[in-house]
Amino acid sequence: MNNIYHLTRKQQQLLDFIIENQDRFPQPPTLDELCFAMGLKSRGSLHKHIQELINAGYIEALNRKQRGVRLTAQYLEQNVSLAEPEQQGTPFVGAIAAGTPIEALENICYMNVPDEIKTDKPCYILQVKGDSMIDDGIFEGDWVIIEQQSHARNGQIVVALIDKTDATLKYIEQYPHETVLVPANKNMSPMRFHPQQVEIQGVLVGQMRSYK
Amino acid sequence: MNNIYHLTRKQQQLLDFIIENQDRFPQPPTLDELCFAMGLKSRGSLHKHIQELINAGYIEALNRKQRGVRLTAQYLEQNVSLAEPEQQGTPFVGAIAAGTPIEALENICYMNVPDEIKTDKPCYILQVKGDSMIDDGIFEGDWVIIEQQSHARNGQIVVALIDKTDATLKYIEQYPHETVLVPANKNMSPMRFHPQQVEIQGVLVGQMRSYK
DNA sequence: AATACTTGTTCTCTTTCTGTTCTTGATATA
DNA sequence: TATATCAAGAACAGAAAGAGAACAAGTATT
Repeated sequence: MNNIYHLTRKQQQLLDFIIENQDRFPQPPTLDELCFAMGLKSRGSLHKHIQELINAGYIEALNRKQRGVRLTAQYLEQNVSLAEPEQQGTPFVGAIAAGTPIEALENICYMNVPDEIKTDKPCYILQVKGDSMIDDGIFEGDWVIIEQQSHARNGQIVVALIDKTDATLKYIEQYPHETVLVPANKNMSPMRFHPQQVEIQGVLVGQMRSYK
Repeated sequence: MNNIYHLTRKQQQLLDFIIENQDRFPQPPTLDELCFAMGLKSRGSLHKHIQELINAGYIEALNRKQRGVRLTAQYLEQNVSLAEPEQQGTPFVGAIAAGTPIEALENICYMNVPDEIKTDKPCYILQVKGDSMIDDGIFEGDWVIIEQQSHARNGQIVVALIDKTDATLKYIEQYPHETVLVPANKNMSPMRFHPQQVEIQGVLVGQMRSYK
C-alpha cells in the first residue's frame, strides 16, 4: 500500500463512497449496485476503477467472487490510525453567568485541554462570569470543563438550565419534590425549584485559570 | 529544495495560496480549478508558475498525468516539522508545599496544557500541597503552570526557594532590604526574609483542577 | 444435473478533461 | 530603453472516464 500509487479523481471518489457507505449495504455491493449508486451506466467503466483500487491495495481482489467489493484489512487499520488524531480539541462554546443564558460565541474555538481535567466523554468549555462559586475556587474569568450529560449525582457541580432560560453553575441537590441549586458563596442563598424547572446540561469535571 | 531558486512575487503568492487552501480541495486541484480560485483566466499563465514551483521542489512534477497540483512530500515534512516542533507537552515535575522543597517525581510526565494558560517561554507544572493560597482559589491538589524565570514583579505569584531548602508558592513583594512572601490565606501571616535568602524559580501563569 | 440468471471480466470506441507549448501583448522594474 | 514578469488565448496530445458489447465464471432455480 505504497502511496506512490496516486489515485485519480474518480478513483478517490469511488473509494470515499465505499468507505462512507460500507454500512449501508448489508453485504458487499455488486458492481451493478455500485454503478447505480454512483450514477454510472456501465459496469465496465466501474470495473476499471475497482481494479485500480485493488492494485493500490485499498480493496481486496475479487477474483470473480460475486459481491466481492470490500476494503482491505490493512486499509481499515491504516484508516483508524488516520482517523484518530483528528481531535481538534475541546470546544470553547461561550460564557456562563448566574442568571442569564449561556452567551454563545459566534465562532467556537478549540482548546487542547489535558486529559487530566476532562473525561473520555464529550466535553465543552465555558468561561465563568460572576462569583457564585467563589468559595470553591472558581473565579470570574476561569474556564470550566463540562462533561455533557443530563443527569447528576447529589453534591456534584452542574450546569443547570432553569425554566429553559437561565443557565447557571451550581452544586445540585435533587429530592423527589424539589431540586436545590447551592452556590459556593457565603453571600448567596441556595435556590429551590420544582424538579421540572431544572434541566441539567453537564457536570463539572475540570477548571483552569490564566494568570497572564 | 535549495533556495537558489528564488521565487518571484507571483510564484510565492501561488505557493502560499496552495498551502493555505490545501484543505479546501477534496482532491488536488487541477490547473483550471486553481485558475478559477485565484482569479486567473488562462491555464497557460498558471502553468509557467507551477513549473517554477516544481523546479524549486515545492510541488510534485505532474508529467502530463492528470492528478492535479500537490505539494512535495519533502516539503510537507519540512513544513510540519517547522510548524510543530515536537511538542511533547509541558513537563509535570512534582509537588510544591509550603515549608518543604519541591518533591520531584521519579519519572516526569508531560501534559498537554492549552496555550491559554501557559506562555511561549519554558514552563513546568507543579501540584499544590497545602492551602497557603486558598483565598486565591488555588487548592490542594490543583496543578499550577509555572514559567521558568529568576525574577518577578511585585504582586506576582512565584515559586520561591527559601534558604536553598524550602520551596513555596506565594505572592512576592520585593524591597531593597527585605523580601516579603505573602500567602493568600487569612489564617497565615506574611513571611519576611533578607533578599539573599529568597531565590525565585518561576512565576505562576496558569492553574487547573480536576473534579473527577 | 440441467437450466436460466446474475455478476465479474475484458475489450473497443468515443467523449471529455487536463497538462503542455506557443504566440501575442501588457505592465512593471532596472 | 532594455529586461523581467505576467496574463490571455489558441492549439495540441495524452490521460481519464464513460458506454456498450461480448464472454466466462459463479449462483440460483427447476
